[in-house]
Amino acid sequence: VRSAAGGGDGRVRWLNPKELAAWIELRRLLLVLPTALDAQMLRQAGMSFFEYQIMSSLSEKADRTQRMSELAEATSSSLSRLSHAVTRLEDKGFVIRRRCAGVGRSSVAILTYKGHRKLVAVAPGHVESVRSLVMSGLNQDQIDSLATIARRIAEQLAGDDVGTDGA
Amino acid sequence: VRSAAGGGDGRVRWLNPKELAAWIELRRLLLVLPTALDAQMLRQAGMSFFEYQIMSSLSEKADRTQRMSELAEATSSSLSRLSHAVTRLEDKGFVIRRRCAGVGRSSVAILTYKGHRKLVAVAPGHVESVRSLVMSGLNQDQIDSLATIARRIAEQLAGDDVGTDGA
DNA sequence: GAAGATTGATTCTTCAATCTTG
DNA sequence: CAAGATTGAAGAATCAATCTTC
Repeated sequence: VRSAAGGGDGRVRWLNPKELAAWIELRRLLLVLPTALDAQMLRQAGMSFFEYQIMSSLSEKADRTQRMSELAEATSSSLSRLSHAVTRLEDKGFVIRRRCAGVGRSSVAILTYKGHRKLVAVAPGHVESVRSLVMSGLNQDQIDSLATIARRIAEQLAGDDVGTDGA
Repeated sequence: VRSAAGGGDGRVRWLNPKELAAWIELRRLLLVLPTALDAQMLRQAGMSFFEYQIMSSLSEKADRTQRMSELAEATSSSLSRLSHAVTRLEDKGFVIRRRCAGVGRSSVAILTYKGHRKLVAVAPGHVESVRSLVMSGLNQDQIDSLATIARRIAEQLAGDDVGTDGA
């Protein structure tokens, strides 16, 4: 729907051709890329892309330990989604959970040795996937632009965030 | 994991700093943007972003009718996902389904009047969302770049597609 | 028997409710 | 009672199996 045939309000600012083109391409990317990434990870590693990100984030900490709330932030997920996912990772033996006595009401997730070995085994294939699925079609300038543009949009989102509708 | 501590294979080509930056930002965007888009649509229209796309695609056809397989292509989804979604839209009265007698083994989805009215009512708010969530932080050059880059990646994906692992 | 499509089972996500601790 | 986190139920996506038509 590009023209409001039934409404008659002329106040809508529709997207101009360039914006529309960008939106169409971005929309397709948002549908297709996560699917492809997930499929690759599932085939190569038997885990979801999201689970990989959790383990990857943990592995970058010196003690392979991170608070749940920080981990949620790092993986851009809700605490609830994260908690369910960590439960699954515990079942697989890749992560353990501990209540954090000091601070009181928080928990931490810890990457196990088994989890770390798994990650080390999987990482090279993952990097190859990113390279072939994302980077291989882009030149250096486009890679830089991608970083800038994605960051700008994400910042915008963080700014807008809640209550956009007033409801 | 950036260095293969346990593996010892020096053959992995890790991402260089620019590539890594782009990948980190893109990854975040893939997690956050669909969530935000879905949330907006749910709040403003009581439907998912995916359902909106289905109805939007139908509305662009002269007779508001499209074959299921074409619709799957247009929305970048599997036929299975689409079929489930169309069932939900039928329950809401926004779409009906008919077996396509002529061609034989295909079906079509048709946007109802009710569905069209719904779309007309929702579209302006959706455009505003796209504008505020995506476009508002970008200048004209960046919008053009976004279209190009997203298209390149999507093309790459379509090319790679299956059997990347050989398994 | 192959393409187009649907269905059911399983898995994951989301939402709301709950629990725990300072 | 508020922040951090978990849980269970409901909704949606995926996968494999099935159905239909040529």
